[in-house]
Amino acid sequence: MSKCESCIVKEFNSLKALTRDELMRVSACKTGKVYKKGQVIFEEGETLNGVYCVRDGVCKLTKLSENGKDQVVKLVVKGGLLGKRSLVTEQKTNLSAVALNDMEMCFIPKSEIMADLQKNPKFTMDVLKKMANDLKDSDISLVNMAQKSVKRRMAEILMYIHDNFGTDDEDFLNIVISREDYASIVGTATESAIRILSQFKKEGLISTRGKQIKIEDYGSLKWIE
Amino acid sequence: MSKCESCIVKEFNSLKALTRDELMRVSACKTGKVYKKGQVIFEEGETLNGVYCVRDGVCKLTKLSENGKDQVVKLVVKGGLLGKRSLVTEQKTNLSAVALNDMEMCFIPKSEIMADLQKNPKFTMDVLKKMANDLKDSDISLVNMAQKSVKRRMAEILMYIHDNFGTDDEDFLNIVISREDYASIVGTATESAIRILSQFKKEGLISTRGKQIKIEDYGSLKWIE
DNA sequence: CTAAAAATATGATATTTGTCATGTTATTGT
DNA sequence: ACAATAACATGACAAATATCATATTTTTAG
Repeated sequence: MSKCESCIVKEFNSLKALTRDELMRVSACKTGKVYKKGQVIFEEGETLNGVYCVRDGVCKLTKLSENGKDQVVKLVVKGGLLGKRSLVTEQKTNLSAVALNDMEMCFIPKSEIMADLQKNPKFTMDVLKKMANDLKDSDISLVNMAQKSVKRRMAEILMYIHDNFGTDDEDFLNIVISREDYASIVGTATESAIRILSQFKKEGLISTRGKQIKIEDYGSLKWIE
Repeated sequence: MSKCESCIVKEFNSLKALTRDELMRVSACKTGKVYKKGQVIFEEGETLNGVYCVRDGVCKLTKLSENGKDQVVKLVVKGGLLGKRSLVTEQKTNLSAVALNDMEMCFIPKSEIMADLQKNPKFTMDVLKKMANDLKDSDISLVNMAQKSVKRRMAEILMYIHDNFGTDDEDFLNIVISREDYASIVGTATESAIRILSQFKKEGLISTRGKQIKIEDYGSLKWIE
């Protein structure tokens, strides 16, 4: 298994703030895990005793609403760190994580990282910064959800996926998810999500091939109300 | 002006994790500020160079949406700390703060607290814990906004205010805010907020006297769909 | 490869929510 | 105290979104 010291993935998360020695210790105790598409990584209410570092693949973080529907709170890709909250509190996790395609992850036990969180201020500050940023993103999502139309939110998630997770050589979005997932991200009924994507297709804003989506007219998507 | 060491308010926030010496230093450099109802404490986009500790009164944290409407993200009362993010990042604040009634606050310059954040792990961990908790609350709000009806959200905010900010000797909610603010918390049009509160009143779930609201049937509010 | 299952698509309709108009009540400044 | 202003209230209607029903297409398991 690859060593943390030389792992490129960590450049995207707080682990890069660890010293070489700390990283070697972390590397020695981490375990590699593989998840298949659709597999549950952890579930709301579980006690996490460590963090997951995403080496490859994408997963969704969801929360169950009282009406029984899952709401996607965040998408996490290579470099993302799952379970940061577990480092800080003793509470059970408030989100579930499910693989959207085949994934490779490293699991680092809490016990091994806690000492660093106490002793390495650079690491601590970086975790703080990441959390502060998550909080800011969260505020933005809240306002979007409260004030924008479903159609607008759908346009924005398409652009978000395009900008943050990129496209393949044929310009299809790298992240391929079901309409149901789109509905759950946008916070609407599956049929509504399907309808809106169909409409976008008719209007030439996007095109599709199976579940794959290609943005054809980014400029117009921006102006969807 | 009261001294931080002996201030009861700090028990509710991360400042309680500071040592007596640190608190005395903080106390020496803090400034007291008074805001009148409706006054802006700071505005989205400003650079905050410190944190505000709420000694008395209530304020709302809002974010401007692209459609020009303000969305209330959070209500903050006695003991709350505003501007935590400014301690951690150099970024401008992403929220505005406006007093909902007359307020008393202490302002603590960032320069004075930063050293503690680096050197006192107990303080740092407490800030981390508070942020992790804010993040959890944020997820909950997001799901509520995405999956619940306006009526349900209105019922929940009434119960939230009741449970967290209490009632006066006549059982009226301690926090008195306009229907426009209710609309902005719930994420709906002002007329819709008014209509729903009127309906609640007709159904005997609440009663009102001017802008004051009294919950008459908490049990039924719980079951509003 | 093929049958079964799951996902996508779309129409018809009901419900929720927003918008505009207009009147009434409460608050505020002088 | 009273005019001016802001907040509240409500009707009528429009727009957005959800729900239910039912095809059609795509994916998956064996």
